[in-house]
Formats: sequence, C-alpha cells, structure tokens
Amino acid sequence: MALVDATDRKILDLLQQDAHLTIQDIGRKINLSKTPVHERIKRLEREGVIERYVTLVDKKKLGNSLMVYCQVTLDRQTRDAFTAFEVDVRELPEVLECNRVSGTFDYLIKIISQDMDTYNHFYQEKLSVIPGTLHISSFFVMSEIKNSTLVPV
Amino acid sequence: MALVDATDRKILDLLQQDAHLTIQDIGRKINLSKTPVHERIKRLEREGVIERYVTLVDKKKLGNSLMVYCQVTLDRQTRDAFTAFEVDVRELPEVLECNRVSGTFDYLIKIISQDMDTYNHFYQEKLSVIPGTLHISSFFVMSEIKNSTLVPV
DNA sequence: TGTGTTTATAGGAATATTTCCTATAAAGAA
DNA sequence: TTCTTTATAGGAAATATTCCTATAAACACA
Repeated sequence: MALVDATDRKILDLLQQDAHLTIQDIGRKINLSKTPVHERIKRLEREGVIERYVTLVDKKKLGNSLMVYCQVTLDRQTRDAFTAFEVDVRELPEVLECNRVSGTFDYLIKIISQDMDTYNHFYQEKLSVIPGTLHISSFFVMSEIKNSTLVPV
Repeated sequence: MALVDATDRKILDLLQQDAHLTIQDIGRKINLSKTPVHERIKRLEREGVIERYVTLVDKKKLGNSLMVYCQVTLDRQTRDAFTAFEVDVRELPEVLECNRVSGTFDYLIKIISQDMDTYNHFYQEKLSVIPGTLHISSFFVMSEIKNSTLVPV
C-alpha cells in the first residue's frame, strides 16, 4: 500500500486547516470511528508526513509590521560558500524563509521586522555582514495577499 | 495594560513551536497554574493575536516536489487591476504565498507543484491566463534552507 | 476450497486534558 | 478603610485521548 492513501489525505486536509480538531470530529467528518483515525494520525506522525503542529499568530499585533524579500548573491558559488551562508542565515530569527534558487541570484529570503529602523539595523549588522555575501537587493512587501500553509493533498 | 504582556509572549512563543502542548505543560514551563494560562490563551484567540492552529506536513512525501517563485507584473498598476488579480490568485491552491511588493515587478508569489510537467500546465492554464497579467518570471527552488512560521515575540 | 494471517475497523474503559466553578490575594479607586 | 477589579489557584465536571479487546474483510497458501 502507498505511504498515504485517500483516507489519510482526507485526515491531512482537515488537520492542515485546524490542528485542534478532535479525533472524534475528524471521524465524524470522514465517517470513521476514532480508532482508525487515531492510528492513522500516529502513523503519519511516525512516518514524518505530519511534521509538527504549530500556532499561527498575527505578526502585526505582535509588532512586526514590515516584511521584506531579499535576493542574495554570494561572491563565489561553491559548495562550501553555500553551506557557510546557510548555517549563518538559519540562525537569524528575522529570516522566516530562505531558499536557494535558480537564476541571476543565489538565495531568496523572507524577512520579518518591526519597522524600517529595525530592518535597517538588521540589514547592516546581521545580514550584510554574513561572510561571502556579495550583493543584496531588497523588495518591501506593501500588501500581503495570501499566506497559506495548506499543501494540496 | 498592553494587548500582549510578557507572560502572553512566553505562552505565544511556546504555542508557536508546538500547538499540541497542554495547558498544564505551558503552566509548568512558565510557573503558572492552568487557569491563567487557559484564560490568557482564550483571550489571545478572541483578540486575534492567535489566528489559528495548523498542522505542517512534508510536501515531498505528499508528492509536491517542486517549489517556484514567480515575479508577476500587471499591464496596468491601477487599484482595480490589483484587486482583480488578487481575487483570482487567492483561489489557486498551488499558490501558497502572494505578496505585492515594491520594485520592478508587482507581485512575488510562491507556488508548490508536483513536478515540472504539472507546473508547466499550471503556468500555462491557470497563472498566465489571469486577466491583466503582463509578465511572469519564474525562479525554481533548488534547496529549501529554512521555512519557519515562528514570529519573533 | 478451507484455514490461518494480516489489516482495518468498532466500541468500551482507563487515563489525561480541558473547561467550569468557587475562592483567595494583590492592586487600585472612591 | 472599603469596595471593585484583576490575576491567580485548585477542585470538579465534561470532554478527549489512549489503550484494550473484539469483529469483519482481504489475502496467502496448502
């Protein structure tokens, strides 16, 4: 049998939208008793299909009103240069996402910050000082249209 | 009193990392009985500081191995053109994130797809056909370095 | 075909958690 | 001071998870 069957996908679809659904709730929605629902969820956790349960909060209400994308280019495109940059960038709590991409720059990173002063400080003191960084180009988010964690199942 | 005090921030920090922590667990970690922890969480939910509880899943194990960023430029930068594009893009489950940004293009969107064939189909049939779209430039994610939902508190 | 094994499910019982209720202590207002 | 408000604590009821046993269907194999 496949790693994830149709029933698993239904469960995952529901849990992705609301991690606080009870096993009974899920069972009711997909016409299954609590035992198989419970066992399937535990199996999906064991297999790593379910990675974690998290709480999403309102950034702005916590004082983080500025979101910025940066295109980062390193001075050398070697494996060691990539690794060194990645180790450093992972440590920065302001960096929510970092992906190495194809194209005219190396990394696209998403940064959250309180305001422009805070961002400027972060940019000058924490981001642009990472060894190997050659060029950084910032794009400021003016309006957040969509931000979903829901992977199609 | 402020909307969110120091105790609230401790609770939010813990819940952001693990939505399945029990109220008792949280109370133990911050030296508080279950009642105030429970009341604070309910208040944070009511006030919208806590937006939702979600389950994060392994994209690749569910068959979504390709992640792509697109820079989208519209043919006109009017309010109505923006609104129309945003309504359409919000409906696409492949689009996990969409932000309107400053700079030489209008939107930066993050797309998840099974593989290149699926992405090509999405690109040709669903993305590039959105009315008002002038230019799309794709950047393929080669390596995911960091992907966090943890907002600094 | 028949038998034993595996797999998925159901439902009750024990355990744990959330939710509700009452009570206490500290801080601030009249 | 005295009353009110706010934050906390802890017990009890309601709810959920977890564990246990049992049943039914699918499958392998002699």
